Parts: sequence; structure tokens; C-alpha cells
Amino acid sequence: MIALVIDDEIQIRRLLRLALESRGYTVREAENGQLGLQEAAFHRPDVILLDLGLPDLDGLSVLRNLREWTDVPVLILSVQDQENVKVAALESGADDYVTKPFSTAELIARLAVIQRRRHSNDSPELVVGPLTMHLDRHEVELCGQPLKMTPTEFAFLRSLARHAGKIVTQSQILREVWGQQGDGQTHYLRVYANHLRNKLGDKLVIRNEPGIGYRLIEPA
Amino acid sequence: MIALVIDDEIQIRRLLRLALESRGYTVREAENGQLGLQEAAFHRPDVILLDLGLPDLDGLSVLRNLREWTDVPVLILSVQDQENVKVAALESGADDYVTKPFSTAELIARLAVIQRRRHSNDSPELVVGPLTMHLDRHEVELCGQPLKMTPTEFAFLRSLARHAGKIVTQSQILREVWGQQGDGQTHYLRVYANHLRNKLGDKLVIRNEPGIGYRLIEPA
DNA sequence: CATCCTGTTCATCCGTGGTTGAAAATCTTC
DNA sequence: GAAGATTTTCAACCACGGATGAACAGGATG
Repeated sequence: MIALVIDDEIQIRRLLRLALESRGYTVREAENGQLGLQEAAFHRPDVILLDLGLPDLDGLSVLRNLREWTDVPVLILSVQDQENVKVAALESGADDYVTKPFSTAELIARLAVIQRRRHSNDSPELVVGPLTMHLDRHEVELCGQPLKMTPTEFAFLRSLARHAGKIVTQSQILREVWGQQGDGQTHYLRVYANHLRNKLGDKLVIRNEPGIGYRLIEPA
Repeated sequence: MIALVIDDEIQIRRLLRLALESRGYTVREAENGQLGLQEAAFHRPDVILLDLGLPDLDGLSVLRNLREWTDVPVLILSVQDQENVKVAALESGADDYVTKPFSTAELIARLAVIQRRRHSNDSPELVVGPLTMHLDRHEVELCGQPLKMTPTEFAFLRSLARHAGKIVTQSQILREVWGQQGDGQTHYLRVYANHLRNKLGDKLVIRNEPGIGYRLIEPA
């Protein structure tokens, strides 16, 4: 399992190397975007940890470049208060992000989620823990029990479940559920997140990421 | 038993009409792909004889279009020994083919094979609780009593009965019963659901799933 | 304390579905 | 080919439930 760290700060790279190697990863490093892309192309890592603030290219450019030819999971490392950048990164195909400073435990946990998500392939049935969505028949089961759901609720939940464990941005959900004209109506999100939480009970958690979006996770 | 002949050569159509009518088929004709698709959607034939060389659309396009919404048996009429085209047709869902010139005896024989295969795969009787549908004869029984049914009603009920107990999507029913141009005409669904409910009484329930579709269930 | 974002509840409105009946199209039958 | 019967299509109506929009409460953050 190869991890590629793209970050200009050597302290961060050393920290990540220690954390990752202790978990069995082989770690490669790149100190700027240009080298990062080269490394990614040459060594084909299984996961990439990408800093958004890089000296040459900015992180977003690196991410978009990557996404032109690979689906490798990308975890963003960002400093706080760059919410718009985080949103842009997620919409450009990043899988998740952690905010510096971060605990290595959190980092490892998020990596695990990303990897697990990779392995699930898409079929007419979408399964997230105890939840099963039959996309063709618009039926939902929770712990084997059928769950009644309005069309809008279904679309909302599908939007989250498609990227289970991963953040889905507000505008992403709004576009998928309400189409073009839904853009900006963040109010709907709160109403329907509420509906779904009531229906899902404590079997599944819809967690809010303030200012960014929502994610569907299984309770620990 | 309705057969639809899609061929631009009038001689061929004449020949086929004679051969088929002598075997008890009702024959409909279309001289190009566009008309053929219309006929297929409107009259819902039990078998289609399709020429691969048509003036407007090529036969393969017609076939693929058909296969988007119906499983009606299709027999290909091909001119030469164009192996690659025949293979493509079979892979696109054709049931068999004959090469021009062909003997009517061979044609009839192949039709018989197709029909028999249909019936072995798809059993000629579809049973849901007290309801029995004789798919080959277009006859319906409810609690042993014969039930009169128009062609559209029959197709609608078959669409539901095939997936008894499961939700069948609105557009799924519309495509199966009315073909491509039925898409969006959800109005028809309400009218015919109403017809069927009246005929089925309380022996079987057609339940609506708001915004999604319908399902056929046995009352508890 | 002020502000922003979120969660929660509720009243209104509109879309969807059910129902009926009439017009239009199609198929029979002579 | 014309008259009648059957079937499909279409229009009009009502009823209900879900979508929408507003109001208010809670909580984090500075």
C-alpha cells in the first residue's frame, strides 16, 4: 500500500511518514505540485495526501490535473478558515479533508473510510451499513425493514449514500435533488436532513460539516 | 397473434403477409424503421420480422430502440451472409435470423422455434394469488372466472404482475405499455389503474407509491 | 454580546393521484 | 365502404400529501 504525501513543509512530511509507516504504508514524498504529479504518475500510489498551499502550483490545480487521468483517493490537508477552498477541492474530486493541525488518529481513520469506499462498486443496490437503497425501484430498507420515503427524501439520501462517509457539498446536494434552480436554497437541506434523521433513527448519522455540506456515516 | 413486418420491399411484405396469414397471424406492415417503431409501440405485435437494410434507419438502430422498452421476439431478415452484422444483431437482442432468399417453410419453422423458446423461458402463465394471466392467449382469469380485458389493460396488468409485490416505476410501465412516446404521459397511468381496480375488485390491490410508480399486491 | 449557521416546527400551496365522462380513434360487422 | 361497437385519449373535477417558505430556538465563534 503506497501513500504519496505532497506538502512543502518538511515537518508535516516527517509526521505523516511516521504515522503512515507505523500503519504499514509505504510512503513517498513530494515537496511541490510538479514533483507530486510526477510521483503520482510514476509510482501509482494507492492514496494521496495533498496540501492545498503549495509553492508552485496551488493544490487545486494538482488535484484537477490528477483527476484527468486517475481516480486515486485524495485526502486534502488544509489550514483552517479556507472553507471556500475546501468546497472547491471536494467538488473537484477530493475524497475528504483534514484541517491542520490534525491528530494522526483522525487521519488514519479517514484514510480507512476512503479505502473502504473504493472497494464498493456501484450496482442497482446501494448499501451503506444497515441501509439498502434499491435505486431502480425507489425502495429503501433499514435493518431489513422497508422504510417509507418521499421522492425528495429519497434523492437526498441517495446523494449522501453514493459517497457514504465522504462529505457531499451543499450545492452538490442541491443540484442533484432540486436541479439548477435549487442552488442557494440551503434551507431545504436543513429541513430534509431533519426528515431523514427522524427516519433513520440512530442506525445512521447524517453529520453536518458547517459551511460545507453533509456526510452520511455509520455510528461507531 | 399479431406479426409486424418491417421491410422496404413490397414484394417481401406481400410474400410474408401470405405466408403468415395462412398460419393464422394478423399481419401489420411498415416500410421503414420510423414507421416500424410507431407500429410496434402502437399495436404491440407478438413477433417482429425486421429487415436489416432499411432506407431511413438501419435495422440495428430499430432493434436497439425496440430493446429499450420491449422484449418482443424479433426475427431478422438479412440479405447477404454478412456475418458481422448478424452477430451484432443477435448481440443487440435479436432472437434469430433468416437469409434472403428464404423459403416460407424455413421462416415458419424459425418463428415456431422463437415462440416456443419464449414460452419455455417465460412461462405462458403468470400467476399472482387468485390472478392467472395467459400471456400467449391474452386471456385473464380471476378466481377461476374469465375476465375481459382490453389490450392496453392487459399490458398494464402484465407489467405489474411480472414484478408482483415490487414497485414498478411510472416510466417503466409507460415504456412497456405505450412505448417510447408514452414517456411522461403519467395521466394514462391513473386512468388505467382505475380501470384495473374496478375489474380486479378487492381480490388484488394496485397500490400507488406517490411520485414513483405502482405495485400489485394481494390483500392481507 | 452579536453574528452566522444550523436544527426544528408549522401553515400554506401546489402537484400528483383518483374519478368520471365525453370526444376521438380504431376495430367490427354487414 | 358505412354504421355500430369498442377502446383509447383527453379534459375537468376534487382530495390529499408533500414541497415550500417563514418563524423561532439553539449553539458555536469571535
